Amino acid sequence: MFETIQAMAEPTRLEILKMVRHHEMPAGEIAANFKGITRPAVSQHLRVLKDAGLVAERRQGTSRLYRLRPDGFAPLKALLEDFWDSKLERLKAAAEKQENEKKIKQKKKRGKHERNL
Amino acid sequence: MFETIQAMAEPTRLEILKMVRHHEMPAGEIAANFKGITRPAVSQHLRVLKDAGLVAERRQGTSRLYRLRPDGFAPLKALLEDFWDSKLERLKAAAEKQENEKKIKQKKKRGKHERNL
DNA sequence: CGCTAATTTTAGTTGACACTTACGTAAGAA
DNA sequence: TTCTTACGTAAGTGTCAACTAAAATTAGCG
Repeated sequence: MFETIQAMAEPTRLEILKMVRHHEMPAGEIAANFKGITRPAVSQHLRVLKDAGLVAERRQGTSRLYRLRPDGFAPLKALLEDFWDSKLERLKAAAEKQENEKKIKQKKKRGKHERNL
Repeated sequence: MFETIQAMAEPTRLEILKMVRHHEMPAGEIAANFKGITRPAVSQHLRVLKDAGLVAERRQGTSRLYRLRPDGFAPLKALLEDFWDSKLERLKAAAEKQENEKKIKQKKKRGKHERNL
């Protein structure tokens, strides 16, 4: 899964991923969309993405078509959702804590007004 | 959002994120969990994570406590879900294509002339 | 105040990786 | 077959970021 993050952690490669998100594209056309970067460089990036399982390659004549492979993102997606859950955990814990404090306050000062922040 | 991916794209930093997922931890304790890596190195990693908005820092006496900041992952989470959607898109497109081919076959059997695309 | 503990910051070194140029390969047209 | 198109691969280079050691910061204690 580290390979996934590593592969995404490069501007050019992330751009490539966005390019092939909807339709498959020949390597040459992908490279043509970058200015100030050569075709071999793009080819090397494509290799990294392919090795990481984030894109699939299909040959057609002399050209190679690349497309996104969404399944490759599943492990990272799972990790992120795991991190995200800790937000809910904390919210829940905070709510319970407040609930307890409320009860304590009620016991301490019965009959008085109270407000929460 | 690059900053997010960049920050995660390092083994030590990802470990730190997992460590502070549930409870906040002082920098020293975090560093102690790594062997073969010095305290300053961990401190620098913490800075990267903090700058990326992935952890929060709280001072208590001479020590600093770090905790996960789940909100920092939201943009990356959104991007991944966007990529993930293209899987469903393709499944849907494939299903519709198959549906069309079915109909074409039926029409061919009955009459003739049919146009595609 | 000076002393200690916890941690960051600075300075400088080194290894990884993104890049380019040049070459190699595979498929189709002439 | 040779030529051309569309690529990938090899080798060499420069930059950047992760690391260590040493100095600076910040808070608490006597």
